Amino acid sequence: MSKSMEQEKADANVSEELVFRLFNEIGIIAQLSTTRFERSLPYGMSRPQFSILNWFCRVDDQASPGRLAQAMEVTKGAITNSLKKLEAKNFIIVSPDENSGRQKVVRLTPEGRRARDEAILYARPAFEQVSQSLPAEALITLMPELEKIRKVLDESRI
Amino acid sequence: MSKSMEQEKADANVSEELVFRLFNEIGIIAQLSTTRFERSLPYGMSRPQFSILNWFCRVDDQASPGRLAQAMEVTKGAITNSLKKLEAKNFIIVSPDENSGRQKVVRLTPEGRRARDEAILYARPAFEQVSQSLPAEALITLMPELEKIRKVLDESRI
DNA sequence: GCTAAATAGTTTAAAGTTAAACTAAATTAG
DNA sequence: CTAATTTAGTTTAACTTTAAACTATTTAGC
Repeated sequence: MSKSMEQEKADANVSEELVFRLFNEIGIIAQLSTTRFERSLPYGMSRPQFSILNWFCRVDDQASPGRLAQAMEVTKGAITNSLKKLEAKNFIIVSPDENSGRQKVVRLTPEGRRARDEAILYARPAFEQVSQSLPAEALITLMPELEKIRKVLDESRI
Repeated sequence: MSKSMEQEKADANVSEELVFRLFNEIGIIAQLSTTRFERSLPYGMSRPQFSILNWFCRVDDQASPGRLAQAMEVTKGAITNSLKKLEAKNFIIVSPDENSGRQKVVRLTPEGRRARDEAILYARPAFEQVSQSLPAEALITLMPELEKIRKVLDESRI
């Protein structure tokens, strides 16, 4: 084995070890921040419920339950459950799909959009300490990198 | 209100919105990557179980269940459950604390350490695509920033 | 010292998740 | 066109987690 090949192998290992540490770090941050966020949610909303509302605000204004299940990476059963809760709170409307008798169409209500905005507002205090301790420039450079990572994960789903 | 004060307020809002988007992005990445990772785990190991083994390899060689609960940010009940599973697999040893009759001491076994290393090894294929798509330099610059964020969250736990 | 309060870990009930079975509807193939 | 397959969503059983109640120890205060 040539020197350069050995080096190449070493690089690959370093990179994979790095990827692992990266996801480990991201996992810890996600747990710490979602715990914090979840406690600040209004209307007895859970994080999965908020995620669905947030998805409608960020991605599309309607979707089938199946599409939501894929987007959230949870089972269809979990979505059935969450949609029931959100519907009971009048945050979404679930109607039959006109083009397909086995599908349903889920839409955000104005109340749902307001609840999502409120949730974000109420979460501020919980994150104030963070936004004060971290310079905005650092976060601004971080975001595109994270988006790139998400895209790679998203596009290479197993 | 002076112009500079208005600007300051605007900056704060931008920063908080940014913090929110950051944690949102991190949450999505965490979910995508842990789903992927979890599927690759050997020995019927769950992610929480792996996290405990990994903690022993990274932080300390022994701990009380309570300390683990704090470190993992789960309830004591969840730890009781996870420790039972890990003990049944001979990955940890739980013994009474000599210095305190109400505490216990948890330690990794050699099998536990091996299982953790194997878990990381088996996870490689699942992350190869990612480590190939992302330049190592980008990850190297990312890590210290993420560590900083984690530290801030960790030190300002509510 | 002895009682009251605090702490460590377990247990339990309620809630949420998953995988698999199930129902109903749409698509495909012959 | 009809039967078989696939697809969308719900239901169910098993499992995990949480919060709170509970047991057992330790610490503090008097």
